[in-house]
Amino acid sequence: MGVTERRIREKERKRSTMLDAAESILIEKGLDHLSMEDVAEKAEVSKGSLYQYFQNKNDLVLGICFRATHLLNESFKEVLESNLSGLMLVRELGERYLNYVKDHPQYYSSMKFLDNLHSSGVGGESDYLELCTQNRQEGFQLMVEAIQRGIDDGSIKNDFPAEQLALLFWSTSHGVVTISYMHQNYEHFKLLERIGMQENELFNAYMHILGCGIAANI
Amino acid sequence: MGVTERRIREKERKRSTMLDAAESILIEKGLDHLSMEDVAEKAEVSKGSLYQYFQNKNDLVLGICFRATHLLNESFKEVLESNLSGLMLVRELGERYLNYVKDHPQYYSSMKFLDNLHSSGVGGESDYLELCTQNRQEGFQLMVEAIQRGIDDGSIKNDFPAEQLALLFWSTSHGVVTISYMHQNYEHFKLLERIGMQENELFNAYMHILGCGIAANI
DNA sequence: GTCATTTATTGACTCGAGTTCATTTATTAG
DNA sequence: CTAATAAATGAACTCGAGTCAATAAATGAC
Repeated sequence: MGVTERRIREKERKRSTMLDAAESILIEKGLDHLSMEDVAEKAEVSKGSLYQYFQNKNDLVLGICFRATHLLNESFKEVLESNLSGLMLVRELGERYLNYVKDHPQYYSSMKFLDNLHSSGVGGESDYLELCTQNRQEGFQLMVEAIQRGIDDGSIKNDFPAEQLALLFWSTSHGVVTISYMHQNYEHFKLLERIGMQENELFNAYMHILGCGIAANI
Repeated sequence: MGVTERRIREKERKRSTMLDAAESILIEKGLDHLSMEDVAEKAEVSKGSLYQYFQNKNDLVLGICFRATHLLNESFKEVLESNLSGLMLVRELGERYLNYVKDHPQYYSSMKFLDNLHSSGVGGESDYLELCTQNRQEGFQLMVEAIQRGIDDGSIKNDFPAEQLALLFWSTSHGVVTISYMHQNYEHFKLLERIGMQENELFNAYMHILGCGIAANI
């Protein structure tokens, strides 16, 4: 009876342990220096065992990415539970995104990894890929919802459909967040310093410009 | 006498040949499948010879990236030669950026590679890194100039310094361009289709929003 | 409890690709 | 023509991803 169920649970637990190990290596050494060997050692299993739980290294990294996207979505969901105006929700989402990158740079690096994955099929099978994509889409939907609320409550202009505004918000905030990430994690990225701008200034300016563009004129 | 000069020229010519080979492999197979072996074969030299001209693979890729950033800057410079208003210059720069990604996706991938380079020092020495960074900065300065002209000619608001607006324009357009790149090059990226948006619609919406944010109110 | 069968684990091995280096070849200078 | 310097070569090394035959553990039937 419950034997196969227990097997599955057991397997899931082990997979989770391995992901924990992978995460700690990721935090310790960064994505470029994450090796299957190190993960196996950290998880106290053999390298071969890893491959019973993850189809390949991509799959393992996407396993982390799944957690990463999930965590970000959780943060977004919290925002949507508030009673702020739609416009303020959007601002809050942006702020969450920015804080997320600051607090979990390695998670964010796993999301960049997902972004850079070319071939879903060619040699790179991964069950987690689909799950990550779903999470992504869910996150996007949360943005759509925030904007839709803004359109409904009159705080956001309705000259574009909510989905399109969401895509715009998604992509532009992605760009801003990327710059912020580079500023924080690459020593050689000196652009902000060079023009004498603080990170929060960048964010505020972004929100100001975006606000001018999407806020309903009173 | 001119013997060392000729040597240097000769060396530069060979380096260029190798970069040509690398580029053609890049276009053929993409960045992830670019191997030193293939490049060596294409350039009709031995693998070891490559390493006399490039410090490592990173260096080679950044050599391509140097060309890539240079080409983009050339396109930007053309824009700045026109007599359009500053605001229109900005729009034109954005359009150039977008077209660039469409026309030279592999060049763009080398720029993404640059963006993802963590450690300038650790094990990743490259003379081209500095050159690429310079090109980047030059490109940024061109944006600053366009915006400054807009502030001067009254087409762009002056509530932020030109450098800050340029950074904002840089980062947000970076985000939009990234989405556009993914849409064009990753079969599994279906976001645009899903919300029924064309690429040019995305761009126009972006410019509209940005315009609302930075254009001087008449 | 024992044994057969299925499942999980292991680590030695393969394989590909980046990098190095001793050797060979070509070029220059005297 | 010869010594010295520079360039080119490809075999050898390294490192890490992925494989697999052998081993161990767990399960279920009797």
